Amino acid sequence: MDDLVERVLEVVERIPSGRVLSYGDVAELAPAPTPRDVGQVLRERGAAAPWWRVLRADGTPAPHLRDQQLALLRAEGTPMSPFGEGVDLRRARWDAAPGAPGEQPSLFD
DNA sequence: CTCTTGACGCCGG
DNA sequence: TCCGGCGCCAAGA
Repeated sequence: MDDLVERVLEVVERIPSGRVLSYGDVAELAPAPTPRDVGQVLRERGAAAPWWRVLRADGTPAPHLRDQQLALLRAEGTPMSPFGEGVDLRRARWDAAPGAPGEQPSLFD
């Protein structure tokens, strides 16, 4: 198991239920060379991790995973964008700051 | 070594 | 807003 793979999965596994991160976010936190590499890791070794909590920078899931991913996200109460074509990143994005609880969206704003 | 492929992201028209 | 194009970088052919 490469260190990169381990670091990426580590970050993904820490995303709380109901919150999400973009591929780019994970790439910065891992750290991974580029967001593409995060996708590659999840594609090959991500089966056991909550991969559905990782999506594109605009809040939409990768096309071929769209249905499944949106269903899983909705099921755990992730703040969705009004028209349901993606996630409302402003509210659902996980603040991975060390020490910050990160749970429960503000629901106010 | 070169060329192609992506679960991506940003910018310009 | 909706594309198209380009940069990015690891892997495989």
